[in-house]
Amino acid sequence: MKLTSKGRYAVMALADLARFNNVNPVSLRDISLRQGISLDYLEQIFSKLRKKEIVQSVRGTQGGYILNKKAKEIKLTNIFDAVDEKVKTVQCKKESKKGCNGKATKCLTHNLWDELENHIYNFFDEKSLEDLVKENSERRI
Amino acid sequence: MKLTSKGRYAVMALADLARFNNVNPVSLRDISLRQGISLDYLEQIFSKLRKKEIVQSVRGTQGGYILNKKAKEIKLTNIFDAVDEKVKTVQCKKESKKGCNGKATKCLTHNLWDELENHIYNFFDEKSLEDLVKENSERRI
DNA sequence: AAGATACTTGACTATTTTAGTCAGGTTTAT
DNA sequence: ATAAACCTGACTAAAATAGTCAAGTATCTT
Ligand code: FES
Ligand code: FES
Repeated sequence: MKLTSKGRYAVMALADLARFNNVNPVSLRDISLRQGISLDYLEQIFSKLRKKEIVQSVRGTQGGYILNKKAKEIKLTNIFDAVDEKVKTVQCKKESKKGCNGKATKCLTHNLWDELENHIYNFFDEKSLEDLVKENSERRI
Repeated sequence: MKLTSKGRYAVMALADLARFNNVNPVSLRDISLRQGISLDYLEQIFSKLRKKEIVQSVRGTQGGYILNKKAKEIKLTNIFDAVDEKVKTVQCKKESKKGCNGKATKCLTHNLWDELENHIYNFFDEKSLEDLVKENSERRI
C-alpha cells in the first residue's frame, strides 16, 4: 500500500494554492518553487484539476490558477478523483459476481478489502482543503 | 493508492490455511489450487511468513504449513508486516525533521498522511485472521 | 507592437516496482 | 527408493511511475 506522487502533489499544490488564494491567481511557478515540485509535472496535474473544475486558470502575465470553489467545499475525494488516484483496494470488479481469481464467487478476502475501501474513502471524504489549511495555519513554509 | 498482490495473496492464503487448519498441515499446492495463486509465488510468500513465525512448516510427504498461533492472535498488521507490504503513506522519514521535499520543515500535507497512516493501521490491527474466517464461514469456496 | 509571463497539450522516456517464473536443491512419509 | 512438498536464489517481462521535452497559445505590461 502506498500513495503515488500524483495524488500527493495534487493535494500539496492545492493546499499551497488555498493558502495564497487571496485575490490574485497563483502561478504554478510559485507553487513549484515553494513546494519543490517539477513545474512540468504540476502542469499535467493542474490540467486535470481544471478539467474537473476544481481550479480555474487565468492566462497571461500575472496569470495562474484560482480555486473554483470554496476551500471548504473541496473534499480530498474530489481531488483524488480528478487526478485519477485510485482508492481501490478490491481486485475484482465490484459489479461483477465473479471473484478476482476468475472463479464464480468472490474471494475469501473480498469483504475485507471492500471494508477497507470504505474506511479510507470516509477518511478522505471528511477532509476538506480548508481543514488542511487550518491545520497548517500556524506554520511557516 | 492500491494494494499489491503480495499482501493480498498473503492474507488470502492464510485465510484459506486457517479454515483448513484442523489437524494436518495444509500444502501450498492445495492453497494454490483452491485460491488460484501461483505455487512458486506462494512459496516466496510463505518463506517470509515462516521467518516471522506466523506459520510453521512440516517437511516431507503429507507436509505443509500450519498456523503458529491461534487465528485470533494473528492480526492483519502482523501479516502485512511479514511480507513487507508497507502501510506507509508519508513520503518522508518520520524520525527526520526534514520534509519530503528536502526542506527543513515537514510539508503541508505531512500531518494528513500521518493521520491516514494511523487510520489504516488501526483498521488492520483490529482485524484478526479469525474475524476473516468467521465472516466467510457460511460460504463455500 | 514587442516581449515576457504563464497557461496548454501531447508525446516521449528512464527508472522502478511488480508479479511472477525457473532451476535446482533438501527433507521426510510410505 | 520414490514421490510429495518444502526451500532458496536468481532471473525477467510487463506495467506503472515520475517525470522531461517540445511546441505551442493567450494576455498583460511597457
Ligand atoms: S477482491 Fe473481490 S473477489 Fe477478490
Ligand atoms: S510527507 Fe512528511 S514532509 Fe511531506
